[in-house]
Amino acid sequence: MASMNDIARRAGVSIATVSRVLNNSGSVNEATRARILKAIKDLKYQPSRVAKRLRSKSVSSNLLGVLIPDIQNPFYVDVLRGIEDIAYTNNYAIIMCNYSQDEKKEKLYLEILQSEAIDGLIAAPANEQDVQLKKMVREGLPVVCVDRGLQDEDVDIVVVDNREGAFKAVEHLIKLGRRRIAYISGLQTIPSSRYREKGYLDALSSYQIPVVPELIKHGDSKYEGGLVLCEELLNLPEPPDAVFTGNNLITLGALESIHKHQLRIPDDIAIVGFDDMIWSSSLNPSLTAVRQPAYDIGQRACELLLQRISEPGRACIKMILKTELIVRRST
Amino acid sequence: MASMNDIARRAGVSIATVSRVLNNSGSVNEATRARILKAIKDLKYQPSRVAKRLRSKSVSSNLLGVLIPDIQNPFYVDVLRGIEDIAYTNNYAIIMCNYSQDEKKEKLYLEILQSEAIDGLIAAPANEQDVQLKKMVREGLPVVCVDRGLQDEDVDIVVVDNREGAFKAVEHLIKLGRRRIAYISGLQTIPSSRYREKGYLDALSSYQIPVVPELIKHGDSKYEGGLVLCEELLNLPEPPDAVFTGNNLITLGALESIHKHQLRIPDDIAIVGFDDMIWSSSLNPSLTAVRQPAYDIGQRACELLLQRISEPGRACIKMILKTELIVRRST
DNA sequence: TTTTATAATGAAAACGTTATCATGAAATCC
DNA sequence: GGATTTCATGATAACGTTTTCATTATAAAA
Repeated sequence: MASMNDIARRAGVSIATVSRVLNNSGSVNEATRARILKAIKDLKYQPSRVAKRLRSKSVSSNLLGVLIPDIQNPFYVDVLRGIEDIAYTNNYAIIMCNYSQDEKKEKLYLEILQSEAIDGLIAAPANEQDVQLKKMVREGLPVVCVDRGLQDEDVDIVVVDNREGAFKAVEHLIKLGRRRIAYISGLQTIPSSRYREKGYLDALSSYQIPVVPELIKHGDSKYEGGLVLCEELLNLPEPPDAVFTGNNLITLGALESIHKHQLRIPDDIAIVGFDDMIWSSSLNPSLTAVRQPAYDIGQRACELLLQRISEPGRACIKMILKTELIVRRST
Repeated sequence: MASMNDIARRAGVSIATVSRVLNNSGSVNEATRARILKAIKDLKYQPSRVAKRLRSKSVSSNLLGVLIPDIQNPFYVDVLRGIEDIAYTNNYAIIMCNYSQDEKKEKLYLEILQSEAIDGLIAAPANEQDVQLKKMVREGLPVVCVDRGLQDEDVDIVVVDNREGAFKAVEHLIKLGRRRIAYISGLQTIPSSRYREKGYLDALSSYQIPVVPELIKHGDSKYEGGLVLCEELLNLPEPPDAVFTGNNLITLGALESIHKHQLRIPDDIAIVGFDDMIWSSSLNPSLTAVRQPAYDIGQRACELLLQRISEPGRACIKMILKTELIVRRST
């Protein structure tokens, strides 16, 4: 690969001048510029992003980091797509790290991202008091949190109103006459899981429905978790007549379990899930779900990040997007 | 962030010695080593991957590129997970580029990857004669292709037997008595689409079933494509009694369309899709599908890549994995 | 004409590594 | 006891950029 040096030599100038035309900074004679431009074309010169990155923190190397908990979850895929679309149109590349809900892996990836000298980071940390991430924020790395925040740390954040979304879902079930409503939660370390639980509890109490502890299950935010926890619920002496699931993978696991038990949805048991998916209407039966604007979350987050990169001093923004209850045949 | 220089200063040695203990190369006095190690710990030193990368192509900078056509497709997500797991255990980070089936975007990403000085690349190129990718291969970048190859270029490749997979799917439909079997294809520029079509045609001819051109639809490998093309099929004066869909997004689109028409599956129309998904059994009805070992594909590909990086000269390997027909209720 | 801007360019430092060479001291060999 | 090897270390070039400073030549101002 041709370097600036090659260009300089071929055009008979110094690399300084080449740099000047490359970044059109400073003034350079038209003839020289033309000569350099030609050399660049001839040698198919491509600047080394690595060298750029090394050279100066000040100049943007156009690389963003994205740290997500679970690439298998379509929600994060959509967030990622949103991020990526904005990044792409602004000429940023992204280095994507999926820590699979493994905090050790998360730590390693944060180290790597730091050592790759990224310009900024969009992260959904494993938990709210992630010391390493906090440190990076404090050291001045532009960071935007998505889906979950960072306790006691002033940082841009894009989330949805999880409590309200859950409330609407459960309220919907109640209004349909359901009384034994179960909740299958994701990881309790994740704030959104707790907010969703809060929404669930608030809805029950709003309608004076007693909370039955054995109807609340805490799992791991994954398909298998949804499967086994729903299994437990269905094996209860007095099984629930409705279940509210904490995220889309849990929902799919729960569906699997209900089908295994040959129960009719919604006759025997109703189900409403957090997170809508493109194929939710093709599920058996089509799924009532709380839709998060995942793609938007990604876009907003990336916009905020680019803003912060160009204006590091600006005040932090906490963006709370709305959820939407989409009623289909499962309730 | 502390640099080697800071360490050297604090330990009262030169950076050369620091480098030596860091890479334990050369010999260094035990006492000095201890002093340096302490300094490293004290200053929380982290090597700059960027500087490493810049310094020498020879030493591995532990960064891989992954170029995929469509992150929305769960198949590629699984491939990605396979890649990532192997990369992670071998201490590689990955820079993930999703070109969304947009060749312009693909080109840009290839440039970026090159200029990021990655150690190797796993790619599913938009088409088999991708000149840019070919050039990169020829220039010595270790590359492994997944899901699709590169024409006239000797390169490692991991694919499944698409023709056979499609054949089995269609044969299954035929054996169930279906005769008007439609095929909704993905992008024809993608080899796998063509191989799947070949399998479809081979199966028909094996059982002396005439090919009906209007039952073969070519689309864009996306959800919307599946939706509108299936729509067209169902609006035919003589609609099909079965449909074989070319990938998972197409399948979901087709399902949506069939449901819209209020047709019963499989009574009115049977459907079998290429690509199984974790929630395929939760679809309405549970879906008969050709399963690709996506996660394995990713793992194998990454293993091949790491091999090639450490041994650039070794002969190219073409790995063809088996598909599996999973029969459920949609047929 | 002398001074002063301005335009056009180059030299060189810096970023954080790795790797080569050089140097001195201690240890081993014959 | 001189020659040679081994150990321990440092200086420095190189990777490919950006940026600061210096230098010349020319144009404008006095």
